[in-house]
Amino acid sequence: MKESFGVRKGAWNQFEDDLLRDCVKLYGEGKWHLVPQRAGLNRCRKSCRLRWLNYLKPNIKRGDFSEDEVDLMIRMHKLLGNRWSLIAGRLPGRTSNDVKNYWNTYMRRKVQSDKNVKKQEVAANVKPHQVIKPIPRAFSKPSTCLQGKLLSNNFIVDVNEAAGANAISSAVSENWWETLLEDNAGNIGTCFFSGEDAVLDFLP
DNA sequence: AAAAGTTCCAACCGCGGAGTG
DNA sequence: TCACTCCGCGGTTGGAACTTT
Repeated sequence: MKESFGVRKGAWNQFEDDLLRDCVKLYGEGKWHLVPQRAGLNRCRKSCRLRWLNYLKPNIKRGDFSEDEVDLMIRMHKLLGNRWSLIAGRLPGRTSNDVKNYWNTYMRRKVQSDKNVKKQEVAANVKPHQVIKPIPRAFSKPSTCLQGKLLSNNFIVDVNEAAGANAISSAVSENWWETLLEDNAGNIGTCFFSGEDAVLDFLP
């Protein structure tokens, strides 16, 4: 166990866990800078927050990822890249740390094993991996959308302007990005690993 | 049985964004 | 506008647990 400037580091013990749990129960989440003092813990705020989010928080799911979870993780990773917190947000009970660790271990290994099998296919058939990320937009004019009014329920998004890809239609909703997982017919695709750079493809 | 190597997860670190005065 | 603080995120590391030799 290490200490720097009197702040404890390293693994947490049961007593510290209890103090932190009681503190959050009493005051709620947030105000992490106050937590060490309130809980009587000799830990930095970051350490407290991390311990709570990754271990102590109720409803955290332990154990292996199910097939469904892995499948969803793969899809989300294709869409978002290494946005672990966003991916974890779609996996109830899983933390960003869990997702990240899982990806860095199981998936890396899977990619390695698939590498030899798919190498030639990829070279011949698969386009370079593209990660679609939300792109901040600047509005040249004041938009009614931004004033709390929707222009329409439908709008057109060109997801790949540079490559000249087909534009897709999408519906405006609170979780608009969920529809990015679907193909044009609204079906969720099947994806698989195929080689060199962990290229993922969707098969309708 | 024990040493060496590997895996896996909890925890730490540094950075960037948001909020505030 | 700037400086500062706090929060949250992703990358990385340390070390316990497990496996292999």
